Amino acid sequence: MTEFDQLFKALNITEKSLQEKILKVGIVQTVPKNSFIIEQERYIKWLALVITGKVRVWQENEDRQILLYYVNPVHTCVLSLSATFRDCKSLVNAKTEEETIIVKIPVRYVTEWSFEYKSWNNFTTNSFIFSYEDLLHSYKNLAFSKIDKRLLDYLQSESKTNQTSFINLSHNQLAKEIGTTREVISKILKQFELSGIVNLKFKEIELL
Amino acid sequence: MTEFDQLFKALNITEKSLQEKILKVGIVQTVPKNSFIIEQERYIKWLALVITGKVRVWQENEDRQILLYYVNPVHTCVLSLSATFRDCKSLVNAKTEEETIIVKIPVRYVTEWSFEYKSWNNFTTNSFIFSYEDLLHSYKNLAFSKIDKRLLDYLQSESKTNQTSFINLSHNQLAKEIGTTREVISKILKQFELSGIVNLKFKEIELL
DNA sequence: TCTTACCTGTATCAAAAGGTACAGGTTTAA
DNA sequence: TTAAACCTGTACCTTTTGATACAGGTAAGA
Repeated sequence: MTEFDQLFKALNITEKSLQEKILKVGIVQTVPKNSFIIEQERYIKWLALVITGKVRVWQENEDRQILLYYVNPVHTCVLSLSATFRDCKSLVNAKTEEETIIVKIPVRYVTEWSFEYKSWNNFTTNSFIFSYEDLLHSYKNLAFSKIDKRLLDYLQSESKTNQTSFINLSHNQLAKEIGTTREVISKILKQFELSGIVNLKFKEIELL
Repeated sequence: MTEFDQLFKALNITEKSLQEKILKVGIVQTVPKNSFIIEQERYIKWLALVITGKVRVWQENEDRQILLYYVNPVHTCVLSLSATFRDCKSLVNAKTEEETIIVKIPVRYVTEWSFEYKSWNNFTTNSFIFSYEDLLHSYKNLAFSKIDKRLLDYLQSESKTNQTSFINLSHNQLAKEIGTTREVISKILKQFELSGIVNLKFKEIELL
């Protein structure tokens, strides 16, 4: 199964003529680990769809970062999507966390197809909806939850998505997900350990 | 000019057949000040479009609130929009701040039309895009800015949208916009006054 | 007029989060 | 094997934010 077939299947693209167009203008690209897909303040020329791998999308300040979301197979970064509808600079950064295969579509087709093909329309609409709700959820968390709660939520959701109770991230990496500093994470993790919620090892956190 | 005409004009709806459909299924409703349009955890049956007036959309916890956005003429609440695409409970509250005239469209048509009519498609897509970017902006602010900065930003943007340097809100109301408590707002405003940034009167803040 | 509800200012204390500093562990690659 | 880069733990202090409490002002309606 080619990358395109995977794409068609995942997005439910059954229209033959759309498939042909995608085959014609889409570009399959293998992006090595830790490469930037988008950088804050730069223009977006392609819509990138992740076929395999994982892309981290975040925002940053001078000295802090905060995670927005991960793009997993087979999804797209909603912000490139949004950017494709109007020529503008990216508000975020996106970087591969593993070797990642993407399909790139030039932005001009994205809008066109969304009115022409039902499946493409569904894809774009759903991307917006789910991303919006996801961001809304993060916003609420940020507004109302203390850091310890947010950290625990993060660990639990990591554990769940990776099907393992071991989380292999440094305190520094966690700080950049949550939007705080390393020391704060270390302190809270230590409290968690004393409360019997986790086991701490070097670069490894076990959820109990 | 009827409410519908205003709607057609604002959303650039030129297709005659869509206009007819909207006239047929749309309902014009005058909602008094301080009425709920949507409540958290309740199902959404209509897409509401604000023709005149103002609707506040927020999230709340047990004891706190935080503003999401205002819906002004002629826009819609993106969250009702998102909800119309999939049957689900509302994640937010929406309440009129003034007497407000809305046009209600039953949810089932919203999706249908978005594929059938270019103008409607643009409307829904643009709503998603702008709302997403707006929320993203708020998220970044919340993550990286202290309360004083956020308060000042809020005051300045209020002043700008209302074309006046006087903001007639109580400290309590401000606290609910920013997501903090009244005392914190009072303290910061007092600092602002000492720094010569504002003048404080009863229920009135003048930006200098 | 009086009551009631809401508004503002402020002092004090407590908790949450961040900054600085340092000691020592682990990994990697030269 | 050694240096460099990164990791963890922790102590101490500061700033930010929140909670509690109280005094007194303002507005609106009975």
